[in-house]
Amino acid sequence: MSLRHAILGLLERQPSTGYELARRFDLSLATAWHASHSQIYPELSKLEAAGLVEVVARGARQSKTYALTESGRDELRRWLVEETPDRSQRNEGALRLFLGQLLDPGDRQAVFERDLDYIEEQTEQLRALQSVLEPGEPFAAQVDLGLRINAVLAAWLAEQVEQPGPDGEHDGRGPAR
Amino acid sequence: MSLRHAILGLLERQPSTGYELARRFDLSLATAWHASHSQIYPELSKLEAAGLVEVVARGARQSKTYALTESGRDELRRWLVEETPDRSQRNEGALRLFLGQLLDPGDRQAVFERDLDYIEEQTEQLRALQSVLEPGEPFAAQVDLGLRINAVLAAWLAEQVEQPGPDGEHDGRGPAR
DNA sequence: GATTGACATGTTGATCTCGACACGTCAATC
DNA sequence: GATTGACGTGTCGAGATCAACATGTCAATC
Repeated sequence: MSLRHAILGLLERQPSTGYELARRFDLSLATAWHASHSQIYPELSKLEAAGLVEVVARGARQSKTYALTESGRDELRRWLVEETPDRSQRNEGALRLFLGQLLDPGDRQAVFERDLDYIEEQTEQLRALQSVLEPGEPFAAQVDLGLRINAVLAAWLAEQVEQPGPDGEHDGRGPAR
Repeated sequence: MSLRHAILGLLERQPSTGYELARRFDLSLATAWHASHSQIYPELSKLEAAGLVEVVARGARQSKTYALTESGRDELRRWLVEETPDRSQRNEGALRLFLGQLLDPGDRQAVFERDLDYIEEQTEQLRALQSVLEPGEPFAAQVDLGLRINAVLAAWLAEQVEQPGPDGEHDGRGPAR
């Protein structure tokens, strides 16, 4: 149940409303986890019932700002340190990088160029983020990691586009058009 | 619905039984997608009903070997080339790399060392796989990409372990023990 | 001849996740 | 004064996913 701990992690950095959490999932945490508000609000209720978070402020528009309780901080640390990570993955982008090799060179080139555009866009956003972070800032290292991985991906994709490589296992029966 | 296309992609490379698909998900496709047999069997039935796969052989123990139909190949290509990729992520490992920064230096070091061990293990498996693949083989490039990303991760983790860095936003209230 | 372990297929109930529906507020612009 | 758009919270139904349950086969070893 990583959603729970993703929320705890976001609240540990900064108390927030459910609405703000939904935005933060797609900003700072976009490359690690995603959740929509229809999942966030019920989970906040459960977390409050479990005593891991509490409402620390009520603002305009019935807004409730949540923050971690002591026991929420304990649980977050326990999960990070003691629980064995679930390494199983479900990543559509990675799946497409794998299966792209099944396409004929023309299709593959088009698909990988689209991916390359996406990576370059992401890289610019990360660079913009990096420029407003001080080097010592808590999450500067994570931004740096994102940039390094994007650089590897961009280089690999560029190679794939330039050297179309083998035609896979085709012999004319494959998904080649 | 990526599970469907992951199965189509695996079958495009090699006709298989449901049981074999379950193993292949955790071998060649482990870093991209995971599915257990309780999800694979019903999906194969749906794919057969939709005419995207067909039973091409029946063996011992009621085994059924599935292969792509012409329309299955069309669908796989259509998905790869025409459908907009879903870039949203849910990756517990990445989440932990982010949230690790909230821990105190001692905990963080322990957690990142555990991750480093895991990456090194994965790297060895990839290297073993690489050594049995010919350079021109269809998926040699993907193995190479995996190795490059692992190298970046390993370097980053080693830096984090050596230079504990900032203590996050702690001031003694965080999940630090 | 019995046991063990890999092979093989299926179902069921619980939980996770998403898109769509639904309601309401506040500030700024027209 | 009306409209618009961001803010804000919630529910519901459908589909995705997993762990557990359930059943049976075949080959090799003891």
